[in-house]
Amino acid sequence: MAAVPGVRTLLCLHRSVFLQRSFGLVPLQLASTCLPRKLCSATTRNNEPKPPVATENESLLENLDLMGVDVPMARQRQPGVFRKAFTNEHGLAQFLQGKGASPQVIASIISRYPRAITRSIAHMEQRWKLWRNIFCTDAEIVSILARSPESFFRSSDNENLEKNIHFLISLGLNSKDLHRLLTTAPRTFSNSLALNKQMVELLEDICTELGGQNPERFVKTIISRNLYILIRSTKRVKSNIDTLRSALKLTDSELLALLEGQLGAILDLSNEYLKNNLNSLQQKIISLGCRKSDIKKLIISYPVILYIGPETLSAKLDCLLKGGITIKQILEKPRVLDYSTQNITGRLEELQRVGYDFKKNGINILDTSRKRFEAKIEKLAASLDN
DNA sequence: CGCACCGGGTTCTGCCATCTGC
DNA sequence: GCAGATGGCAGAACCCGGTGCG
Repeated sequence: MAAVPGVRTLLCLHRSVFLQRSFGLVPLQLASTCLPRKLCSATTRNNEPKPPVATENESLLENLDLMGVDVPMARQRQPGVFRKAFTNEHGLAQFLQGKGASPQVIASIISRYPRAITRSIAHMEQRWKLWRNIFCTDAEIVSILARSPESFFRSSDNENLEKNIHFLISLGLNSKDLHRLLTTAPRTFSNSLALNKQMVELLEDICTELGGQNPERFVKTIISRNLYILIRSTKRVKSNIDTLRSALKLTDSELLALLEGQLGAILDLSNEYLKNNLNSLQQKIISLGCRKSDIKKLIISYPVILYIGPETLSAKLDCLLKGGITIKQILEKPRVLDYSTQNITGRLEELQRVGYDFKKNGINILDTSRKRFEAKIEKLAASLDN
C-alpha cells in the first residue's frame, strides 16, 4: 500500500476532531425496557426486612437468547449487566449490523463482553468515528471487535481515547504506526492517558539515564518496534531491563543500543519467564563447553534467543548438534535458531541427502526462506546427478 | 549471479484484582 | 455494597525477501 491511505487518515483526524465539537448528548436508546420483577411490584410489603437482591432482567435474558448470545458465558463474565433495568442490546446490534457485522459476530461480542450492551448509540457512534480516524474501513474495525470486544467497549471515556490519539501523534508516530498499533494492540487506546504517559516517561528516563541524547526518538523506536509496550506495566519493563543489565553486566551504551534494536521485544516477557530463560540458556551453553563471555556475545548479537523457552531451545540446539553442526558455528550464526525445530530437522535431512558439508560451506543455508532453500537443494541435487 | 546480512512482518486476549464513584 | 472503570497478568517464535557486495 502506498502513502495515500495514510495521508487520508491524518486528514480524517483533523476533520473529525473539528466535527466532534458539535456532538450533543443523545438520550440513551433503550431496548429492554421491562423492569426487573422486584421493581415491577409496585408496593413492597412493610414487613420485608431487607431490600430485595436485584434479580435478573428477564426480557433482557430473552432478547439475548434470541440474538444467539451465550448467556451462561456472559453471565459468568459480567453478572451485573444482567441486573440492569435498562440496556441497549438492540441498539448495539443495529449499530454493529450497520457497520457490517454478522449476527454471529454480534452475539459473540456480547457473549464475551456483555457490558457492550450498556453503551448508548451516541457513545458508540463517537467512538467508532475516533477509530475511523485510524482505520480506513468499517470492516477493519469489525474484525478487531470480533477479535477483541473488550478493547473497544471497556472504557466509556471517549475523550480519553481522543487524547490518547493526540498524545501518540505528539510522540511522532505517523498514521501508519497508529494503524499498526491499534490493529495489533488495541488495548493501548483504552488505557488511561496517564498510564500511557507513565510508560513513555519511563522509557524517556531510561534513555536519559543510559546517556542517550534523543529520548523522543528512543521512545518512538521502541514503540514502533514493540507495539505491545504500552500495554505492559512499567514494573515489568523496569524489572526486565534490570535483569538484563545485571545478568549480562552490560554497560550503559551497550544496553541502550540493544534496547533500540531487537532487545525491545524482550521487554514484553513476564519477569519470571525472562529470568528463567536467561538461566536455562546460560546453563545450556555452559554445559556445551562455552564460556560466559560467549553467552553475552550471543545475546547481544541475537537477543531474540531470550524469547525461546527452555525446552524449545534445548530441542533446537540438540537437533542442530546431532545434525553435525558445532556449537561454535551456532554461536557465530545464531539466526539459524529463528526457525522451528521441525523446519530445521527437515532441512538437515534434505541437506544430508545431498551430502552438504557444513564444515566447508557453513550453516547459513539454514537461515533462509523456504523458497530459497528449496531452490538451493534442487540445484545441489542436480549437480549430484551430473 | 549467488550469497550473506539484515530489517521487517505476523503476533495478543480473556481473565482477575483493585480502585472509585454513586 | 454495587457495578463500572481501569490496571495488570500469563502464554511464549517463525518466517520472508530486499539489497549490496564479491
